[in-house]
Amino acid sequence: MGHGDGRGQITSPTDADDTGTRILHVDMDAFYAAVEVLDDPSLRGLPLIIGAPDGRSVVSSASYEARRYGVHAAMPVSQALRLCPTARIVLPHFHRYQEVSRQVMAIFESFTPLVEPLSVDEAFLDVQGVRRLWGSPARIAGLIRERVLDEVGITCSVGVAATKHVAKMASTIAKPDGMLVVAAADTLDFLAPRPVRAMWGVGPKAAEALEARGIRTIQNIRESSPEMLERAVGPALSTRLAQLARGEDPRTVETERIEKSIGHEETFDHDILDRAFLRAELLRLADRVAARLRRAEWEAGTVSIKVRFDDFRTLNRSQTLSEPSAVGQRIGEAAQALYEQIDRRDPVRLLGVRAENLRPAGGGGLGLWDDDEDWRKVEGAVDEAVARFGTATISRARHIGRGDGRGAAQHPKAHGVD
DNA sequence: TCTGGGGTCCTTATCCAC
DNA sequence: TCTGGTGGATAAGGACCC
Repeated sequence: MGHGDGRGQITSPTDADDTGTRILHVDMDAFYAAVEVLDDPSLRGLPLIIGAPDGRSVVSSASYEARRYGVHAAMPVSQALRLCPTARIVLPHFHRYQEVSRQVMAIFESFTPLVEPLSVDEAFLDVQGVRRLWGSPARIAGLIRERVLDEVGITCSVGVAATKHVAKMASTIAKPDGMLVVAAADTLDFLAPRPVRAMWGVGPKAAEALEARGIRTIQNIRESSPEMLERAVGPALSTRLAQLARGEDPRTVETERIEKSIGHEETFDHDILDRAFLRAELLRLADRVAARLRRAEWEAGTVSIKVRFDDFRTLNRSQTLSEPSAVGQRIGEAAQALYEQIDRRDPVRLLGVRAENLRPAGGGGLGLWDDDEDWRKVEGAVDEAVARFGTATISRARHIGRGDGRGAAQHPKAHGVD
């Protein structure tokens, strides 16, 4: 509907003109709230806020009933409650959302193998190659909406278009429980009157910079000189926006995505000055990051920390490791060393640790530690000991016994574990 | 009125090698 | 030996997305 409150509804007929389209963007409606209603039908029809009731949390999702009061995602819960005092606060159940997400994605994949999940609740589908099997893109969109409702019990909205960008914009307009088909020939007319803020990639800052120059609609972007656009939003974004405004979007549906970083961060209930506590927190966050790295069989080439102070000033510091690592202690030490470099006089509101520059585990370029089960067991024991006692000691000498004559070596990951 | 947590990508600055 | 340009790597900050 485009109003965000669920009152309007757009549903193109499944025999709408979909000439030249191939991309579907499917987006679950108020997904977290919908899953909560699914699991507790007594919540249906109530204004729901998915989030924690404590002082500093924000709304993860809100039911359409709550959105009518102006509540939206990312709004502080305290503010949401002022807008809608009768709202029910429901703690999020992320594992459950993942589970339902898998169900929904499986339905998508039963139509086409070309599915690109964007997040837990939305995906792009390329249906070009399966039209003979299922019919036109608009018909497939209708079938998907039916099956998601029948088999999962929640509603979704679908945009059907020639490109990702237009499909995404169309699904947003169709929300909730709608679908909008934009035939290829209608693309420019569809885009022209829409505000720049509706474009994917234009947030508050870029919108402000464009509007300050009188560029308010996508049509205005099309009419602007490249120089003017570049002055407003920089070379990369201006090039992209000019292209999208012309209806051009060469991005294809990508089924594989490689993680570029893994991180954890935490906002404290109250601001913290205690350095010993903060150092311990860094270690704890590093352990969680390291555990996820190992599970994914990655190693971090770079460790970065994020520190947000009580006044919301935020610093990032990063450091490339001498050897890539997925050991909590090593990442934790790097994080602590970075923390030591910054001015620590102000109270800290948030602390984060992130692993970047990821590479496959197993000794990087050396290739010495591939599928080394024994070493993984050692690492596991070390991590467990660190978790339990705060430290661990292990013997470092070991033999690389792969019959390649490279002899004994120390595992670089062992360094610093004591 | 007070701003989460998980990410990606872009811009700018700096250093270093050639 | 000095100087300048260029390009890659690294680091920091910020906008944006869900």
